[in-house]
Amino acid sequence: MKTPSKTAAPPRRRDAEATREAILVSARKAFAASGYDGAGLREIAAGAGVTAMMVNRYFGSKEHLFAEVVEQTMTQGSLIAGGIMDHPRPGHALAEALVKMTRADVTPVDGFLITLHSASSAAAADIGREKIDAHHLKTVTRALHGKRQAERAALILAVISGFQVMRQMIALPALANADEDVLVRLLAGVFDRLIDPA
Amino acid sequence: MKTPSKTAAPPRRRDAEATREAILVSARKAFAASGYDGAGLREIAAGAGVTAMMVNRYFGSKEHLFAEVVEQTMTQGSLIAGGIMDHPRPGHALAEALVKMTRADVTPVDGFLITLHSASSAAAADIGREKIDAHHLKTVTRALHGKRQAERAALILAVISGFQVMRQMIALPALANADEDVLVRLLAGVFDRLIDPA
DNA sequence: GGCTGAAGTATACATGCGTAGACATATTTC
DNA sequence: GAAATATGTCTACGCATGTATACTTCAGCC
Repeated sequence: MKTPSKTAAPPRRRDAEATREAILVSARKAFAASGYDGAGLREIAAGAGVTAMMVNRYFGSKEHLFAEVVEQTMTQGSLIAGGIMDHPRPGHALAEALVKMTRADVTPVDGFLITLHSASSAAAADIGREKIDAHHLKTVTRALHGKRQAERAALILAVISGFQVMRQMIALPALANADEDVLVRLLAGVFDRLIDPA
Repeated sequence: MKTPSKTAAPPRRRDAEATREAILVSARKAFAASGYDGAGLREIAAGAGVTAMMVNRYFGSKEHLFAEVVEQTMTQGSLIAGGIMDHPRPGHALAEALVKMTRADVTPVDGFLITLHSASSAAAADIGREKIDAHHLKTVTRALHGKRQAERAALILAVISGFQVMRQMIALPALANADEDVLVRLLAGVFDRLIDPA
């Protein structure tokens, strides 16, 4: 018999698609936790149970991998991606979802936050800007009425990002430990003001 | 005669205080531009006209240098540091100053943005949280009246940081190229809502 | 049932980082 | 003027990074 013990970690049969997916998952976690520069290829590869070279074999380069991770996390599983702007009270719904997703014990894997966490790198900032512009900004703008839609949508995204940064990245106690209902109420007021500037 | 030409760059007489200040200035620029991890000690030192070792000689380590830079930029020359919250229309004043200081051609040296740009590093995030908590949050909270002052102050900081991130770091076109008056009006509305939640 | 191409590994290289210790030079003080 | 000290430089170490080349091993097909 080969490798009699240690059956706890079956090395996974060779499967290109599964490996590719495993790398993407590991990369998403690593980028969210450490940012573009902070996450190393070896660390990402280890999380997927492969060697660092596999990452470049599948994705060409770290930069391409990052672009694909951001693309994927912005089109699925993101705060904005769902039809949250179609809610009857979009401001309140947005505030509630935002507060929930930024809890301290929640692993932050939002595409938005990954971009913010990586924005110190010029290459990562470029990718993030492009993806935000292509996905989130369009989604939010479409749900607005009246004048200055582009600016209002961008400000909504700015408020979301600022809240995420302060509550999760910086972990400012006043936000991280605050009563969630209070935060939802205050945030909803801000969002309402930008959604319906009456 | 020694080094007859090349008098263009006088090596500056040995002066501990001036050198220390030059390092701080260079470090502030470098951290603002590249974040904590992205800025190298050799780059910072070169900007101050000295060797990398001088940095550690004066500040002990990169981490200590960063802490001192953040401390300095938060207590002087920052958006919040001035008495802007004592303005008769603090929301509008805040919005106007924020929009002006985040212009594309302005070198971002705000203490806030330095922290945001460096927040992917755990050590830098710790330092930033402590400084924000000690300086900015207190300043803003003191200017508020009514209930939930801590949460409202934190949200004001969150909006400021989100705007800075989106307009300067990510350089989202919808914000970077927007008409400034429009931005000021919209932002002032948001700030007013948090300053005076009537 | 052996072979062929895909899937994965091993090793290495060039570079940059923060930091350390030994050394050189200018400034100040007696 | 000379000794003492503060100021600054040089060289180097250990480590980590992203990536390239050469090699090995498994999976599926005839």
